[in-house]
Amino acid sequence: MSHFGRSGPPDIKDTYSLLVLNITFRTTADDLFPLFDKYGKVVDIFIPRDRRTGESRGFAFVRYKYADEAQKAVEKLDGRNVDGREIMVQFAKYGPNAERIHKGRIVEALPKSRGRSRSRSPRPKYKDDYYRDKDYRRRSRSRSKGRYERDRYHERERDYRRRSRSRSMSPDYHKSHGRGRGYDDERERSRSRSIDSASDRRSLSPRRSMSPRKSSLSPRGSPPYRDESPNKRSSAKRSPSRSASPKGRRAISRSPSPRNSDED
DNA sequence: GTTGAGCGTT
Repeated sequence: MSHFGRSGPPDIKDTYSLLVLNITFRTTADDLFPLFDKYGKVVDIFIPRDRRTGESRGFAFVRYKYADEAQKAVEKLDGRNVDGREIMVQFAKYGPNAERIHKGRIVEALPKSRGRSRSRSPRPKYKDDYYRDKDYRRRSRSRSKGRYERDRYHERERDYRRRSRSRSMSPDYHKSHGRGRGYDDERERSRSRSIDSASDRRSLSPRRSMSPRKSSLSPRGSPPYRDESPNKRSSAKRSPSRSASPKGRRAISRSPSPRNSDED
């Protein structure tokens, strides 16, 4: 009775699938069954889980025998608090037996315009693509917010750096060294190339530029912004790079070769 | 022991 989906889909020819989202990662089909069964005849409940860890993915599929009951459950259970989490119940859009849903209402024809607009991308044709997409999405799933924050942080840091430099740096110094422009260009390129590594490293030690020892060695007469952080990084990065690849290699590296990326 | 905004399997 509670072995939903253990033996595969029983009969999906006359069932209506509901997608239950926002459920806790610990919620099981047995927990959802009584809830959904109260509003109609539940034929089957299936909770997709990760193949590697076997953990729930956070959503479930509830198959109703009748559409009216399913619709009722959507209206009744949508927004219901389950296990301390507000679940979202809606008609399944994709799947083996995707019903014709239109704005939560079952219609006879295919929906011309997606009311919920929850769709992300057209479903692939092959299962391989399915898993590939799923895997990719799952991997970045837990970093959706982190990525944004990181991006924002990166931007802010760049602005800060630039502003600080502009303020502290005087044209005289810029001219004196003469390589400010070239250095800047190189730095820009280097950062662009290894943005991930840079950001990660910076994340770990954002105040690396501030070194007490350096401060001691550099009195107020010397520019305080003179950190060898990028210099060192660049040197360290170039050292092995040059070692592994001669000068001529660099020219080849510039060639647009995606598969020949240095990351690989 | 954890996350999250998302569409499915024998």
